[in-house]
Amino acid sequence: MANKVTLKQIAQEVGLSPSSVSLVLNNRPCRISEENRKLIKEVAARNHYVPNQIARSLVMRESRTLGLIVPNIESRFFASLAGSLEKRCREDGYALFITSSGGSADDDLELLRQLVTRGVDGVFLVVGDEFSDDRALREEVSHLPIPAVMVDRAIEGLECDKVMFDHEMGGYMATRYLIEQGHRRIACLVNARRSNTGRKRLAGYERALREVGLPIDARLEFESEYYIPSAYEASEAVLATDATAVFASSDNIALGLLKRLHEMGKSIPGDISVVSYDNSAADVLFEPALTAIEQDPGVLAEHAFGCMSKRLAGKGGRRAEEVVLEPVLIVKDSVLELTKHN
Amino acid sequence: MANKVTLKQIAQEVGLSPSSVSLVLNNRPCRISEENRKLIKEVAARNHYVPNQIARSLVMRESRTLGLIVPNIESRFFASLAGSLEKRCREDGYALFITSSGGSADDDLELLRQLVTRGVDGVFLVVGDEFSDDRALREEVSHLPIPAVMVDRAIEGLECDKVMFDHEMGGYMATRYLIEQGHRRIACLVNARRSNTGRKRLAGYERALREVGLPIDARLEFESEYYIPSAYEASEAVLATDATAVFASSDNIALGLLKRLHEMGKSIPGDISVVSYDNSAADVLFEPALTAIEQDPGVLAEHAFGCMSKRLAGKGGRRAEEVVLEPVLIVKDSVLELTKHN
DNA sequence: TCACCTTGATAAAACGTTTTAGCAAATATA
DNA sequence: TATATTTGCTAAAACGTTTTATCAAGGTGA
Repeated sequence: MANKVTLKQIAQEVGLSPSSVSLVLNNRPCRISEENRKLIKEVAARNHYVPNQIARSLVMRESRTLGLIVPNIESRFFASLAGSLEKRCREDGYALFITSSGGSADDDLELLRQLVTRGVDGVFLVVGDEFSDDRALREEVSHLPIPAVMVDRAIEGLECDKVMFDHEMGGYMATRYLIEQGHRRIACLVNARRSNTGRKRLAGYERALREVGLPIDARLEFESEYYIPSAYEASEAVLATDATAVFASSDNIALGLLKRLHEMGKSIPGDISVVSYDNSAADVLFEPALTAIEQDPGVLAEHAFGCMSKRLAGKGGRRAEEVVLEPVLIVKDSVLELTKHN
Repeated sequence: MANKVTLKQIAQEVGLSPSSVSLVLNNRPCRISEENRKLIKEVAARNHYVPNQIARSLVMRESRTLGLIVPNIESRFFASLAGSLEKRCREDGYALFITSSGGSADDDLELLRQLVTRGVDGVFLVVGDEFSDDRALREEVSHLPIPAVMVDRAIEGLECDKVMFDHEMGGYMATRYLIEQGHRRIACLVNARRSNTGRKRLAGYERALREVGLPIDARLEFESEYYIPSAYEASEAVLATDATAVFASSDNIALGLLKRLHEMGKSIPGDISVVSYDNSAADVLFEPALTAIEQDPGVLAEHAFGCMSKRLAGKGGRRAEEVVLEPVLIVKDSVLELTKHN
């Protein structure tokens, strides 16, 4: 392990002061002779000098580092979001600290503190979905010494930039599409108990039904966590209904459902139609390919970075910005068109 | 946005010196009266004082932060590795800087420099798989001022701690299993051109064939990148052979293959058997469930952290440690047992 | 009273940078 | 020649901590 070489050492070797070396290496406008400039650069290169960002951050009061907290990096959607966001950050010379919390507000808080204390210039937060006690987190976010952008979901009632897809609209679009295909008995399988996004998707589902005068039947609304096994468990009850279609509020939920369907020897869309959400597993082979509401994580990342960028530049008004993106319906093969029936 | 509160400010408010405050807040053995201790803690709490890690790192010369470079955080396997590793690091009070390079040696190098410069105490590297020009990277790694642990794969010939699964053994196990199930014409679809791991898996495949006296037939060895579309492209040629089974050297490759098979109306394992690799998509519904060589990312993470931990503690010998883990064959439904045939 | 300890606390240096004000020498201007 | 300007460079403060050596005051024992 080589030793780290410092400005001072370079200065020593060149026979000039640290100030001069710093000035030259940072291309600051200053009056150092051409020959000394060259010398400094050469010596720095020869010694593999790399400035110590820690020291630099301390004095510059910025680290050109941003932080991201996601509930679970192992989820495809968040991984993809993290990937896109990191790429985008790097384009602007920012490094991105990706962290994964496990989803509890306590962990979120802990991570947030870690990030702040490590001097990130701003944080992207994908938090506030689970209904754990988030008072401390809320408190912390509202007193943050750095800009924060909430992505994909939000802690309700917090004045903070937000970038997210319209989950209610997504639920509406999915259900509306099923209705248009002739379905009348439409079940849904959503994470409404523990997830704000799930609640909103459910609300969209109900709006679509109401809009065309279909009854909202509690017996058709089923609850599932965002994991495949949870949906798998919940699916049996779904299949016991007379529904001809199901709105599954996430890909994982759809996958759990599919698994169960498959085991029961039911076919999609022959026996039952399915609209899924996220479409983050789009390139994976599903049998059949899933019609789904798509939310492109890249778009989310782009807008989130945009907000952050403005804040960092000191632009961006006093009031929080709120970006709402429209999801897209991707039609594939999991929905059967019903010819007038029921 | 609240202002950051410093040690000095706390000291001011308490009416003591910064040294005293620091000493107390860090529970250093020192002689400060009980009442002042209490006072300091109270004031610090009231003001939400959080020590500035940047400043702290500068003087302590450690940041309790580690770095991770993966080729692609959007891949399930790496996401899972990153998740496990982060959890493990946090248990020991380390934060983990997760970065995703895109896979080129240049990007790896850039990220590595960023991490070092930002003062991480050590780095986990998942690099060296693609055959881009890695001389600069190699150079950098060998002169690193901090410990590095190469995970899952390695830059060949570099004296550095390594933790990885035995890829050759994996290839061998997969092929051996197919042979035991009665297959004789076994194709493989591997990323040997651009990936060391792919090469090793291929070597294992060949060893298994040799061992039982089966011919190594170049016409049965196919090349694919680690992406679904690449495998999808390559699959047509595979299916044009007389192979009764295919060893796919990653889940993504298997998925591309499946997609093609499906489109061609071929069934698995009826028409052709498949053994996949990673099993990282284990919980997803595949039709049928894939028999695969599994490498648990959690195990990888655990050992990698172990190595790092030793280095950080100054233990760990002069020589690099090399941990080789055995993958496991998970039998599911994608292989047909052939009764004496051919 | 003197010497010595103990207690409570602090001053100051250090970490590796950036940045600003200013100095000395060389050169230009009058 | 005297003055002003330019050129080349640096000293020193600052960032927010940690840590060590030291200090003053009060107490103890002889």
